[in-house]
Amino acid sequence: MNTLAEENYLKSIYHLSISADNVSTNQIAAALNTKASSVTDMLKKLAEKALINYTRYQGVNLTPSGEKIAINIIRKHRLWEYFLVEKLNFKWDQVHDMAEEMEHISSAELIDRLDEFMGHPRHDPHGDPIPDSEGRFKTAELKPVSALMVNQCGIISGVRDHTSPFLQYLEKQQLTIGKKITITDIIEYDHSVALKTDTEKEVHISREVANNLLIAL
Amino acid sequence: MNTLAEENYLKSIYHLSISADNVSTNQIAAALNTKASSVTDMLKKLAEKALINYTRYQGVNLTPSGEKIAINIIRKHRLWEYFLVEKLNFKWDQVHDMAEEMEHISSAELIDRLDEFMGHPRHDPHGDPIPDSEGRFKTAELKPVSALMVNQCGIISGVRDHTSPFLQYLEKQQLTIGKKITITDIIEYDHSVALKTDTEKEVHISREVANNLLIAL
DNA sequence: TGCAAAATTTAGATTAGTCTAAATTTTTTA
DNA sequence: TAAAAAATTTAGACTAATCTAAATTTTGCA
Ligand SMILES: [Mn+2]
Ligand SMILES: [Mn+2]
Ligand SMILES: [Mn+2]
Ligand SMILES: [Mn+2]
Repeated sequence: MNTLAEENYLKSIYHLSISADNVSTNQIAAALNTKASSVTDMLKKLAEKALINYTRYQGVNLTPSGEKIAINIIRKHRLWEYFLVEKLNFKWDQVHDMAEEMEHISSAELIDRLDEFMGHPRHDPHGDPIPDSEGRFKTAELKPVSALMVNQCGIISGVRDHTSPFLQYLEKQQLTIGKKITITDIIEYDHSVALKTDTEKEVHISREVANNLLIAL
Repeated sequence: MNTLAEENYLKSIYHLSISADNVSTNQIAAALNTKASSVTDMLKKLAEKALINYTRYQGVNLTPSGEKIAINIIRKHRLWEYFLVEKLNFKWDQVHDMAEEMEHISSAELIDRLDEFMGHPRHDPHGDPIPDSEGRFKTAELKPVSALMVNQCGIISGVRDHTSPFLQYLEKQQLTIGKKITITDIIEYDHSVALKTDTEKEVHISREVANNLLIAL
């Protein structure tokens, strides 16, 4: 099949493709913590295998078969994250690196049985959708808290920043996936936001946090 | 830490050390399906890292730190096999290759929680002991069925051959781990063995099968 | 629109792991 | 106990994935 490195590149290209239809060499290098020259080498290899469309100096995008592989890796990543949190009681900020390794376990049968064992979860611990075995999934329309008005409410359904410090901060504030919140105030001066959870807890978050916390209305 | 290849070599050396205290280059090559020259290269590398004792032309054995790593890989392998059979309902003949990949997942915390999740199983689906997180385990004294006399009985507790065809055959004959059997006859001519299970089922097995099926008395 | 800066690719190395073929050492055996 | 055979190591190559430094192409802005 594909090597671990190839799989990581395809996944990165997939994620970067969300916000632009052509992905640049430097973007990939930054995402994977490698050098642009290494990326160029790999792009040639992936293009050779018809997993990406690549024109020198013009960036890349995934072919249908490349996208299929990428989505499968993401499915495995998110199912393992769910397993680690729901079955092994890890916190949502602890599971990313482990899933980064586990997503490369190759057996399709294994992942389908894992999916079934857990009752076909629809979302991973960070609120991201888990593709089904055919690669199908739908992305909910989420807005950052910073886009809400005073008195609007919604359900915390995702995060834009997946780093540990951010996730730990949210957990401490009890701002976790599934919680209902209502905006109580927006401070003009620094765009910080005051809100309350359904347990009437009052929380005040910075503009940056509000930008990275996603809501379904 | 160690690369996947290094881990596989250490594990192989460990297994081969059971029946001889020095393991030869060719034995390792056969076990890992590589060439002797590749093995020599790796032995130099492992000796350099002080994981094995290696003298040119004289074979190798594990140092204490090499053994510790090997046992940890085996612990992970067997725990994942147990998981696959007990939680994901795989058959005992289907899990080896998957565990071969999963044993390289690095997190110690993960494997300890997996162990706990499953209730600290003592044996894998093939009857092999699962080392605890300190690497401790005890090997039961097992005998092949071929070493029993007529009318002796015992509990099926392990297999010497881990290949699918053998495991499938045993399963079909209902000769699985935990079953109690009694020898009813031993045929002089071909050393085949007749036995009955606790459900009174009569089974006749060849000398070869009797040699590879292990019993605790 | 034309140059400087930024982005990207190429050239040339390096490391890990593997291989084949040849050389060397050990073991067997006549 | 000296060949012959078997086992092992060395020599030299190859692939995958990286890197640094230099060359090339694109882009942006004066
Ligand atoms: Mn990964
Ligand atoms: Mn996630
Ligand atoms: Mn393995
Ligand atoms: Mn086993």
